[in-house]
Parts: sequence; structure tokens; C-alpha cells
Amino acid sequence: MLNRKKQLLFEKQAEIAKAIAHPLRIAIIDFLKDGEQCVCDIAENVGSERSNISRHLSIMVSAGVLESRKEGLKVIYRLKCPCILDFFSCMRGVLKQQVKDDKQLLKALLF
Amino acid sequence: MLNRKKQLLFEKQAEIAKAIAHPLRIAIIDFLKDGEQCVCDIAENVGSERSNISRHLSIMVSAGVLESRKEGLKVIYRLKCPCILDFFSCMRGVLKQQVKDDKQLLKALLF
DNA sequence: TTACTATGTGAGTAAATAGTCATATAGTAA
DNA sequence: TTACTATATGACTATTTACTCACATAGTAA
Repeated sequence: MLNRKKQLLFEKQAEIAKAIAHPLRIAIIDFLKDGEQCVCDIAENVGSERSNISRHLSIMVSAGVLESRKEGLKVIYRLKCPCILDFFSCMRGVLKQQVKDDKQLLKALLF
Repeated sequence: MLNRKKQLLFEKQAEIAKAIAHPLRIAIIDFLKDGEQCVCDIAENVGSERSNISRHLSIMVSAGVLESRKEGLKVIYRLKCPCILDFFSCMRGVLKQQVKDDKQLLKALLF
């Protein structure tokens, strides 16, 4: 059984992972990898309603993944911890491995 | 707007992130970091019903995060892509930053 | 002031997810 | 064969999450 400390840590980590675990939020993080952007430009880039994007952004801010600053009417968001991008390349690695496995399976089926 | 290719990629990546985004699954991955384990030992370590653990394991296998092998009656699971552990240290970094921010806020409130 | 723009949020519905219990399956061993 | 153990899964309920629409808020500018 886990002790309380570890359990709390895992819950906090799960919150961060949840904040990333959505196609739109992945798209947002990917869009922000080259620099900060305002809500309207993010919404236009990822193709969703501004109110929806605003919600997704606030989820990621709460989780500590993004941070924001105001500039006139606009609110500009940026990655708070760019190490998240390393996780993205890890995920691409997992996907590549899946494709390799599929190929192997296909070969096994054909011969 | 995103093109179809990117959209598909982001959906696949989100599936992987989702497969990690749960306290029990984080605990399981953490437990597996030092080597493969069978379902019953995982269940005992993280403190949940075997049927529940079995479901969480199959979610992670489907996502390509874990893989398994049979050994007699037991099914033994292991990390398929240990680079996921790097993401764990990134998450710990995010949490540390949150604590720092909280300290700053507290100071601002007190003085 | 009024009109406008960018962002955030309450309320509602629809869909996805998690956990539990009972049961099924697969392998072991008498 | 029967009894046992480890794992997986169907069915169900409860909870969480995502999206949309309407409206609120905040800043800009005439």
C-alpha cells in the first residue's frame, strides 16, 4: 500500500497529466512551443470556439502548465515549463513503436 | 485551423497522455520503474482491487505505454517506453514551481 | 457617455471515465 | 476429473469532463 505522501504526489502529478490529456490542449501546447500567443490567435489556430479555448487554457494554468499576462484587451499565454515538450517527443516515440508493432503483426498475418 | 494529419497526431498523443493521467496509473508506472511486476503485486503495492488494476493496466497497454508477457498463471507488466519517466521528473518540476509561486504569494500577502 | 473587442464564466446537456460486483477464462496441481 | 489461483471482462452506477450558448467583465476608443 502507498503511504499518504506518495498518494498525494501521484494525485498532483495526475492533475498535471490530465491538463495535457486532450487533443485541443495538445494542439495548444504545440502552438505555444514557438512562443506566447493570445486567446484569439490560439482559437483560430486550433479551430475551436474562444469560450472553449478559454476554458482549456484555464485548466492548464491551474495545473501549472501555462502562465499568462495581460496586454491591453488581450491575454497572452505561454508555456510555463517547456520540459513538457520533451514529453511530446516521448509520445511520438511511443506512436512510432506502435506503428512498428503493427507492421510486425501484419507480416505475421500474411506469412 | 489544423490540418487533418496534425489533428490525428494530436488525438493519438492525447490518448497516450490520458493513459497516464490517473493517480493509480501514475502509481503503477512509478512501481514499474525498477522492473516488471505481476498484476497481484501491483494491486497490493498501489492498494486497489485486482479487477480495477487489470482495467488500468489494459488502458495503458492499449495506449502503448506498457507491455506484458505471461508466465504461468501470472501476467507480468513492464514499461514499454521508459522515456515516460522523464515526463515524471518534468511533472515534479512543475510541482516545485507551484510551491515556489505559492511562497511568493504568501510573502506578498504578509508584507 | 456609447459602442466595440477580447476574454471569462454560469447553466445546461451529452459523453466519457472510474470503481464495484459477479462471472468468465486460463493455467496449475491434486 | 475437481479444486484452486491469477487475470480479464460484462453490466451497472456514480462521477467527471467537454462543449455550447448566453451573458458578464474588462479594457479601448470615439
